[in-house]
Amino acid sequence: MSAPTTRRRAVTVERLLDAALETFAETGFAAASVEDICRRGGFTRGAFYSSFSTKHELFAALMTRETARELAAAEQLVAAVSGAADPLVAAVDRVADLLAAGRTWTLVLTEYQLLAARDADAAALLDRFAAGMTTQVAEVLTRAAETLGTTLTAPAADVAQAFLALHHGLALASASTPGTPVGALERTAFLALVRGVTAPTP
Amino acid sequence: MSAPTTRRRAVTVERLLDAALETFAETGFAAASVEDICRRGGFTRGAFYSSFSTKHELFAALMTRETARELAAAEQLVAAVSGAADPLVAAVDRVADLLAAGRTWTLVLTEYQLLAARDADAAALLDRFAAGMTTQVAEVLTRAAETLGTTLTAPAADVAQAFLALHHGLALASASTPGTPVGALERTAFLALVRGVTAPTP
DNA sequence: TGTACATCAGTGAACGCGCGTTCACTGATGTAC
DNA sequence: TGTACATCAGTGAACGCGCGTTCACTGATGTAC
Repeated sequence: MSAPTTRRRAVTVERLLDAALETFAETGFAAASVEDICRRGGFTRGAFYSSFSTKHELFAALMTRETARELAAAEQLVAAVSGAADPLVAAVDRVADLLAAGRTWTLVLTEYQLLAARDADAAALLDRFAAGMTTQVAEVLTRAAETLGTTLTAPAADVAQAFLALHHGLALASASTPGTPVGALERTAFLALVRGVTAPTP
Repeated sequence: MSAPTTRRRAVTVERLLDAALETFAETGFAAASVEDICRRGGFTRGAFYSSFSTKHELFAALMTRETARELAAAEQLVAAVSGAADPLVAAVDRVADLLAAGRTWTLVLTEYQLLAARDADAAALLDRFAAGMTTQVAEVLTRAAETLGTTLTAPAADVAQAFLALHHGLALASASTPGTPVGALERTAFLALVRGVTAPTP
């Protein structure tokens, strides 16, 4: 892709990425056709190939944009919360909010994880994203523990990883089976996990 | 598919399912070609179409077989453990063993979850599988709690669902990014979750 | 046990569609004067 | 502000490959006597 030169081109790229996000969520990466994406974005296939050189490159560009957005949102949320007198429940809510991306994002992220199992570049991108999210969640947890006068009995990064995995597992289950609202379950599990991993500071 | 008539045919179907499992894990469902699967199984495409009528039907048959196997293994494990004097750590180990399927299974199951997000039949199959696994895990947890003289502070089924989600989240992360052995992390998180969800029986 | 026949599993060539990708072109955008 | 020109974004037709699926056939398996 490389940085688009013109403003017009930049707008086109954004529209194509928006269309790709929806299309990949609906159809899956491999099954989605370039034609589908372009039609949804209001373009012909030629437009696509004047901004991207392959379908894979589009997916990479999409994930670069989306993971950056997720991370930025996470950082903003953590910063906003910084220093507030946060009891345990509120911290859990914070983490839940942080991860409360929708079904679309869950499906596309999962699709990319599967791709990453076979593609080193995709794996590297995801790794950076996971590391960033882990850092943010660990930050929330550490702050909350300090404020509450408790101590984490496991490394904050490990606990953060567990939170992220738990969230993604629940999100995926809920996205793939109908009528599975897991919001309450997620909160319960998060609270249990925090409770299981904190102890009064000696 | 329907029940294969001949013994020979049954063997062929098994070989094709074995080949499909590996191929789907390596390449993904949509990107895997029928030719790839047949070649790996040592057949031509004609053989495939004399046992299955579409690629989708093959995937359904594969998941029917594999989920039944997983469930059977889970039930056997739970039965074997039944009545043993099990401390908390051993119970967690039990659940970990129960879920310790490999990378191949994680990838194929995830692929099917994505398919289930768009296909009601797939969703129904997965739902039954999830319900079965939840029951088994809940069984282990309930038994362990009794033996230890503790009480679960949340419904056993909910806790079981959380375990399953946590496991799948970690398994998927580890399958999709290189050099991520999460065994120790999984055990730690499981223990924390159990600790957070049990209390001494009053 | 051996031969004749019927059934059925698996072969491999053929078909045709849809897709990713290319390319010569048109019309829009922007710059120079 | 208006005209002439250059650049570049997006069009749409064309290509060719690979894939899912079909089908007429062959050779293996099994049954009857």
